Amino acid sequence: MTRPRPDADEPPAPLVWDRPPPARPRAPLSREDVVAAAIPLADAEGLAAVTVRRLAAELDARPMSVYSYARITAKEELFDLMVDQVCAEMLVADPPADWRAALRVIAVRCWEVLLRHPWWVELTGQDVLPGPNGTRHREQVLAAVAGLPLDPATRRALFVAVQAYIVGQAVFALDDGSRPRRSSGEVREAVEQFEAALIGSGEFPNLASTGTGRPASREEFESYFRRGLDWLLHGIAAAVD
Amino acid sequence: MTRPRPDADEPPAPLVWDRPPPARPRAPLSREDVVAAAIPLADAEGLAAVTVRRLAAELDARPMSVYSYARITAKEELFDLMVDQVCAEMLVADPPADWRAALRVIAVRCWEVLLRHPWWVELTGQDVLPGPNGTRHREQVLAAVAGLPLDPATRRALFVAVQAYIVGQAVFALDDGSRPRRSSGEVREAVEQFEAALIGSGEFPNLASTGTGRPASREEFESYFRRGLDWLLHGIAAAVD
DNA sequence: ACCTGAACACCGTTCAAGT
DNA sequence: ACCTGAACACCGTTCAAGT
Repeated sequence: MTRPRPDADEPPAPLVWDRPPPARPRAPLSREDVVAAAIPLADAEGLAAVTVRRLAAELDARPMSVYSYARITAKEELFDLMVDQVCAEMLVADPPADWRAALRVIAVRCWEVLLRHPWWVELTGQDVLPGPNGTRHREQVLAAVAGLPLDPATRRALFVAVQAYIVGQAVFALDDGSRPRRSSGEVREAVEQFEAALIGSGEFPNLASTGTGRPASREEFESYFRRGLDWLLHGIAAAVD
Repeated sequence: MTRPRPDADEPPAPLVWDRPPPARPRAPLSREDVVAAAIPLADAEGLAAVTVRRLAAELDARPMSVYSYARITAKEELFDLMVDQVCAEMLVADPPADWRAALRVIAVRCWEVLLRHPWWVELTGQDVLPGPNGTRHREQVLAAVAGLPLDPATRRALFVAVQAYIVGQAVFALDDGSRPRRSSGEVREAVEQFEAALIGSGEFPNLASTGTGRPASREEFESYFRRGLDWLLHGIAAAVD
């Protein structure tokens, strides 16, 4: 990704033939270029790796150029752009007409998208401003239940409940041992020993018999997600009819 | 909170009477002292305000003393301690015997606690290691449904669904305009105009008729929280019986 | 052994100077 | 007008030196 750049500290070669011709001034990068570099960086190395300087290196540019190319006035605006770009991935092409089926398809899509971009949840909990794709996603959720005869408050409650459930499940699913700290073998082992000692103390009979609730696998967690979603949709259906 | 400290750069006063007597070396602060200073700081000014240097100033100590007093090896361990301390607030004294009533009481308590400590959700989405109070809270949730005849997988699915719902609702409830960016009048106004323009475009008929789903008040959001919780519990009850 | 001052390698952003 | 180099005011943490 990063192209080599002649070191400015090196003295120029004595022969002109050994010196690279002056680079044609590159067309300035677009906002999309910047966001497209930031998202895989965050996916692969976490949000903390997305620094202005690192992103600039990734784009073979200078730190302050990130600001001018993306036309952001602060780093948090880059995060706004990243979050909204991911919201575009949540849009479902042809949601089914049945409201429960539609909500199920949208929710599972969100689930998949959020697992691809773990940092999204981190940012949503913070101070992100809504953008056009996030708005389209919200419209799609509301469109799924547009046919139900609900008073406005109930419709909003339904909307918030489903969205909250999805985001909450993503929070839990992401805590699966792949995060930086838990992926250190030493830490993982210490956590397991600590929990084993707590459970062995007898103070936690229910955790002892049920387990700590941390998923054994992504499949296991996806099945929890789907089952809980069905419970929620069932409860909504019972209230609506 | 911060006691005045003589400026080390000032030359000592010429008369001994004008010089403060040497401070008796203070008893070292405890880990609890550090955490008890960090939590209200995070509550009041956000997680970003919790820097090692700021916390040291708050405790009238030197930056590196924070590490030795709290016996942490990295700042993230301070966050582990803060998260676990808040988990203690989630414990309910005498949960009712009925599983739905118990889950309702615990969930509402969590809701209240999370709104008091907005940064908790931020951290949980990240890389926090579980501590003793978090374990006690999980045990309490499992104890509430201990009487239900469930296979282990269903029990875990129930547990995760309820916990996820609570955390997800907290994420939404926190996005209520009190966060730093939205509380700037200029930004708030710009966001409202931006959304009004989107809705006015006609591309979002359902958002136009239902609203953006952002809460008008905390009461409104609490009612959404309770209604969604009842839907979820109703769906669980239907599956269990 | 426990505690900490100074230094280090970062960070986001300001601002003046380039083009 | 747009872009950017250098500087500034931070940050978490290392490490050697204190007690």
